[in-house]
Amino acid sequence: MGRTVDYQDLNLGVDSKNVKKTDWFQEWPDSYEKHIYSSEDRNAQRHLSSWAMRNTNNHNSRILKKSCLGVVVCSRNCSVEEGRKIYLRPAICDKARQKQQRKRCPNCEAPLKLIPCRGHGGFPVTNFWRHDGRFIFFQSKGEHDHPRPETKLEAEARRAMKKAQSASSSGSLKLKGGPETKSLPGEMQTWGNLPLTWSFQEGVQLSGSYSGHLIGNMPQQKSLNDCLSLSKGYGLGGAANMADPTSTLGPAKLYEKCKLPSGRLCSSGELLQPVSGVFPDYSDLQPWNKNAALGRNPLNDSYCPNYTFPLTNWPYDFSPSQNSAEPFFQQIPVEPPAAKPSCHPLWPNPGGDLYEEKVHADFNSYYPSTTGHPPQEDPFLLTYTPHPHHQYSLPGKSSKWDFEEEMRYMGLDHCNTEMLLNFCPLR
DNA sequence: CCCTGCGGGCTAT
DNA sequence: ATAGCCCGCAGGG
Repeated sequence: MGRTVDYQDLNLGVDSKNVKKTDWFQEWPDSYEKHIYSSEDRNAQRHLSSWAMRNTNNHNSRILKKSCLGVVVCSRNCSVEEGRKIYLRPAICDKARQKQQRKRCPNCEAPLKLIPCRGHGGFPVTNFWRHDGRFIFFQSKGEHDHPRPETKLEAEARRAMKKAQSASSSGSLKLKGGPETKSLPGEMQTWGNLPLTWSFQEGVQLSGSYSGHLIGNMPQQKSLNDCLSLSKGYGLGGAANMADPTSTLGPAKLYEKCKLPSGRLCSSGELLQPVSGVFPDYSDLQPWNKNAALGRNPLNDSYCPNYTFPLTNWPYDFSPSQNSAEPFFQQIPVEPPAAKPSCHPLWPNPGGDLYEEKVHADFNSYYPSTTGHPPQEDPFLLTYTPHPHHQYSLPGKSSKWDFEEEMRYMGLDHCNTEMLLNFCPLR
């Protein structure tokens, strides 16, 4: 072990023995966030992120470091319907990425362009992962200065769709779009056919996972689906064609048969959305500018307006028997997660469960999106106002999280348990 | 084919 | 010492 990387920092100043609460998995960590996840959190185990993060050698086997690859955009900055832009996920593998960059924009056939991430002092945003007993410590450094790419699932689904399309390319249904905008009859829809102006409710009904991304792929708007899984077998959107059939996890199985109101299974393809809200090229605009525009300080602000729970002021109190979330949680059918050993050879998985950790482990992978409220003053949000009637003020680090408000909002508007159960019937 | 993690090695500050 | 990056390798899906 030669070099060390911010080990103290990654310790988060918290003795793992003193960790009382764990955080919900954050799919789009941004800014300078620190989180503690349960070691049973599958997403955390896999060090997932919806940002395209590649492994970076930090010469410290105890700390996994990843750096952001940015986002692939159309060099012509073309727009699809309603002004939405193409934001592809950079391939993680170097070779694959080079290959990817030789491809053409799926919308206009123009060359693709990789916008590198320079959100950390001109360098890519870095994420650090460290396993310690029953917890997984996470820290991100820097603030992404580029749009969000597709999620991993979306990118995988798009590849699958493309592959399937090429396999049946003799089939006729062709679009005027490029090679990646083909349609499969039945399950798959083309990007162009996708709903471009989903309301949040629509998103939730169709997919708890992707709805957040669809409307959340905007600058400064934290993901709506931060609590949702990125891994196979978890995400509703990917469940239909990418679920791990061997998974023994209850929640995953629960979602495998999630159906759309139409009765057919959700497919990733129809939930795919390469682009979303208007996102003008602001590559010139640095994070600090953005934050200035938002009245935020990137160095000390770790606001998470759409998080279900406060994430940065841990350990925080969350008494399941007292807060308003309980009915919601209790109504969700839960199977205990299979006790799986750590997937990381170096970081053993401990035993034991705290109640809140169980809740976490059970729900964080398919928990419906809560809220994602772009601050109205966000100069980049030109078209999207999901809930103009419900605006959050940005909770600063010292501001108190309005948990009740959050849960009320969830209950009334989005995370209606009944709805969830309707769409995800128990077997 | 691609993702992911590991680790050697190089370079810069 | 810290940090960024390149490369190849291996395991896995």
